[in-house]
Amino acid sequence: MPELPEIVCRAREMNEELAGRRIRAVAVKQPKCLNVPVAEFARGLSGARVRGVTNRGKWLFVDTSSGHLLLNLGMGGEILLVPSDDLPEVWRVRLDLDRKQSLSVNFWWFGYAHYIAAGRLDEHSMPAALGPNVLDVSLAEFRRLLRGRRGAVKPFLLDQSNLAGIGNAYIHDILFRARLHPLEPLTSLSPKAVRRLHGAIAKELRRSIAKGGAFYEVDLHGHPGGFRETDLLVGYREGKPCPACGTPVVKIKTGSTASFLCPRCQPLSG
DNA sequence: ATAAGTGTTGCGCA
DNA sequence: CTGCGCAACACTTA
Repeated sequence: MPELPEIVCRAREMNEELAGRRIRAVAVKQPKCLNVPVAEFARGLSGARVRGVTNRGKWLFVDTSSGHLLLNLGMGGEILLVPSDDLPEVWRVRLDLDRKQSLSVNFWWFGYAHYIAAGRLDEHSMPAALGPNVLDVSLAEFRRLLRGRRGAVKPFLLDQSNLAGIGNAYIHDILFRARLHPLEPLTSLSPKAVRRLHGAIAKELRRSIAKGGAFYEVDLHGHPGGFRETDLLVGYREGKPCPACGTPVVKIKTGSTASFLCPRCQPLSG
């Protein structure tokens, strides 16, 4: 469930709290989420100093003096900065820092914690496959990305190799704001519709970032975000009236994901 | 009490 | 290129 807004907020907090600090030791409870053996992971990060934390799409990049730690929370999880002697009950990966604090990383279903040696970032396949950060894409670049592409609008937006950052929670309201059906073919999007879509993406994601991300995710200190259920327009509001026209919101299957939409405001033009 | 739904990603296959 | 189904593990809701 963490998507771009939550990850942007987490990157900001981590950058503020962790930059300049020393990683004294590393512990791993779920080796499956690593890209390298535990020993190599621990050897790479132990003793390193954190330089800064950024994000690309839903991936967090922790840059240190001896390589990179890439985190992806998958379908939800928490990154908590806690006293080393008061750890949460469950965690998958733990970084013990200076000042008797630890960074506890947990995810509910799956997630990734990858270590990449300094200077080897380009060789790593996962971030290399990411498209540009969705909030950095200008309208002109957005048009260029869409040019010649086939398929429907929703799968295109969810594909992280096209644009990095949009997930299945925010996409409902993005498409509603753009007045587009999730299954609208890309080839039938008018220039106006493309402009609306580009604007809707920025508006929706920035709105949540400004509120600290979604209420169901927490910050480094365990406090939930301020983007609440009542901030949703049609997403997860099956049967409730569309905020624009009052028509009941419907939930439909779109491939392997569900979509919420207003059948009147978001007709399929084909 | 059992089962389904839910988010993300990468993979293999048509 | 595109679309599909699948697998990974935990927790909530019908």
